[in-house]
Amino acid sequence: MEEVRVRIAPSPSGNLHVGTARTALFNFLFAKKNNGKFVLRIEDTDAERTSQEYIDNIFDSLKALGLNWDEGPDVGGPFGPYTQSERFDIYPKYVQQLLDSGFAYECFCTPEELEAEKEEATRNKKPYVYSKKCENLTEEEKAKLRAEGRKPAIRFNIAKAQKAFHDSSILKFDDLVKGELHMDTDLLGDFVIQKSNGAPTYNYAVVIDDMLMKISHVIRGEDHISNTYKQILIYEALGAEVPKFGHLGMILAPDRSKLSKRHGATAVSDFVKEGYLTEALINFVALLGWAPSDGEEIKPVDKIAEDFRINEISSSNSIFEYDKLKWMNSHYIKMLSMEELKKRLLPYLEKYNLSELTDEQFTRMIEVTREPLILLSDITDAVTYFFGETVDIEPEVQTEVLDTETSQEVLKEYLEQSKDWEYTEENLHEKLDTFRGFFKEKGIKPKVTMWAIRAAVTGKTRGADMTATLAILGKDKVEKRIKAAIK
RNA sequence: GCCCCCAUCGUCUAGAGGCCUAGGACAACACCCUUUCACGGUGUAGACAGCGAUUCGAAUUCGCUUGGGGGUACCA
Repeated sequence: MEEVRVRIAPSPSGNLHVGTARTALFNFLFAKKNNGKFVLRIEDTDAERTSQEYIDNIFDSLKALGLNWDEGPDVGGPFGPYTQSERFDIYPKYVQQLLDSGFAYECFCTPEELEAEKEEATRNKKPYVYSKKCENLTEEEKAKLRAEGRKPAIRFNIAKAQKAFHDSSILKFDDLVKGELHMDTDLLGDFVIQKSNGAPTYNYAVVIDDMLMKISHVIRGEDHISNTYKQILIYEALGAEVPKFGHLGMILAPDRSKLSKRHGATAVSDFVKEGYLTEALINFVALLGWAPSDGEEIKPVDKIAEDFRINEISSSNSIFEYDKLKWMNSHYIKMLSMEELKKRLLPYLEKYNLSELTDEQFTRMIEVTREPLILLSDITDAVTYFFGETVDIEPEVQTEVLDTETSQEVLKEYLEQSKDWEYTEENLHEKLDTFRGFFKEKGIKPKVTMWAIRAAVTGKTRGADMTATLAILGKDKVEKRIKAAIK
């Protein structure tokens, strides 16, 4: 069997989108599963929308997700260059071949003429298909047009190719994920393969690149289905081997529209900034359209690769639910080692003066606050009361907890009894236990007792384990805060 | 408008004619655990879009309808 070669070909007109990441993942998985090669190609034909920043973002995001490519702009490979803008000199050759074999022709129509054709079509409620009026221009006519200063675009002759290689106008192909797909090519219209300025168009350039890079399987979003027919015809006209195609359903926002910024993060780097783990993101995105055979949903990419079968991918669109991603993220955070977690949390702790804590205290603080983290960024709010001499008391905490008589009583008693307490967790655990017992006898629930202390010390009604919190803060800060809370 | 694709709980999905009174995960709700929140545990609720056809038998096959998505560029 021939070598499996797949590719991801993002166009750097924005940061790497999660949709592209998923397509990249499925390509990557397919390559892994079949011992093939995964190629990265940058499609920067549209120079105006391209920027180096986006290219870097694509590289970094793909790497962060663990989707390493075997061939690409940075690592090279036998079929380079892997950046489209550096390949411009190879496209005209095949245009010429197409021209010579009659599968393409020069088109001198102006944008205005084309516009008029389209208007005419819509006026008559007819589907627009290019009129082909330049198909049979004589050499004299062409020379005359050229003399007028017109520069021709090159169009691909759909009908000619279709007739040459197929029985009817219906073109069929067997899609790796959707099964047999078909289209009446009479409805396609002769499309431009080379613009009048000499630049190749997308549909043409992809074919040339994929052909030259020996891509065996093209796995991409279903928004490319209609392009596929055009591309197949180009391969055939060129006498090249047609690769296998597989089209994935799209990822939609919860409102079923296209996933866009207004729904939240869309670029991989946005998710990372918000505190998502790339491990969680890639795992989650794999589950959009694919299900593990053993039902184990939490699974690293290499394990997914073992289980992956392209024909088992769902052919329908799927909605990007942030809820499940969050659940998965919290799961991955729980699996992180302390060392790794601390490292990853650091960027979200920049606003604090970490020198207030010893290494030991810092570690303990993370240990007792990591449990409820859904996003890495949640740590910022979770540890706020560990820093500074005083704390901000939430208004509700003030009125509902601290202002009560019971709380005041508890706090005064705490100051009194805790005078000679040693602030180690072990000791505090014991002392607090008897302290709760002291109030329990007076008819005050342990819960209420603890709430008063928590409210005074942290300003909140919820938070990390109280014993640990007090120990980390130390006697000095605790007493200061309790005194401040007493009226 | 025309063409193409898709259709199982709110969401992601399992399901290839009898194993389906449709299974799992997230979310929701309830209870348990607990010095709080959370974690965890145990439960509850929740779907085959509709209509026809094929068949002894259909979520699974076929047709139509409806709904959703995509395409229709000298954008990629």
